Amino acid sequence: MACVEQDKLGQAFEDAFEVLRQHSTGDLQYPPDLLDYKNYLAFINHCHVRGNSSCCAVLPVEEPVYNWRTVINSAADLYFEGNIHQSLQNIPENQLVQPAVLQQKGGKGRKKLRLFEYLHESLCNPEMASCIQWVDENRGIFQFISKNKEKLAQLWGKRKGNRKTMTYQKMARALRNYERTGEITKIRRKLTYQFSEAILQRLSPSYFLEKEIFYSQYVQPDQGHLSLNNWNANYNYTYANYPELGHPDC
DNA sequence: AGAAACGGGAGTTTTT
DNA sequence: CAAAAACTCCCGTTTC
Repeated sequence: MACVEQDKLGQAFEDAFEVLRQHSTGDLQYPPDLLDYKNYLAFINHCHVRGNSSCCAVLPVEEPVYNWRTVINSAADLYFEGNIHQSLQNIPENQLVQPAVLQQKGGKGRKKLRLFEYLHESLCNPEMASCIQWVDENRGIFQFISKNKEKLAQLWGKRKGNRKTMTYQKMARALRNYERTGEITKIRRKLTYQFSEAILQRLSPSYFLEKEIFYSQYVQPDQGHLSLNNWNANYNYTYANYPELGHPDC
């Protein structure tokens, strides 16, 4: 079992690294900055265990957009989604809520980043405060900063790997399309929009914990895929593969 | 006047 | 492989 868990996390990490490598402009060495990795893993662990919904405020050191925090985050996503998938196989069809993120065909990589996900990520990144800020975080209301909205748009376009430069105009067009689905709505105020309740919930840091509680009632006790022990397993896996981190057991 | 907002519509890429 | 989804790009028009 432990090997399977390790394989999955390892695969998730590989996939996340690939994404980073594709978008990184500078030299990217593998393995990553181990200190960063260690810090962030501890952070995720902390967040997960506590269900801390204000983790945006306690992010560690600030870094560029394409960094190891992103990789670890993605890896954690992939790993967790994989587990949920597996667990769901034993659940009757009609009791399922389709997971928001699914494996791609071939089982590699993840579903492409959506605009609202990117926006939310930026809102959680203190470095982006010059481009986008919360107006009312609890209600999911945010606004772009006029002076730097183009910069945010450019970063979005880059992240997506678009050929031409993304502009606020074009990004706002996509935002207006969200009106139809209700994922994001426009607020009267200048450059101000609001995430829907559903999206907000889906993007919250405690989402995975909530999902775990929700799904764990369907999981047999001896399966334990979603138990908090997995996060300890993650942690152990890290040290097993990066012994230089100095895990006490290695 | 100028910035921001709007929405039609064709084109592209990714997912189903 | 076809269809749908989720943008992307362009543009004329309207509102603030």
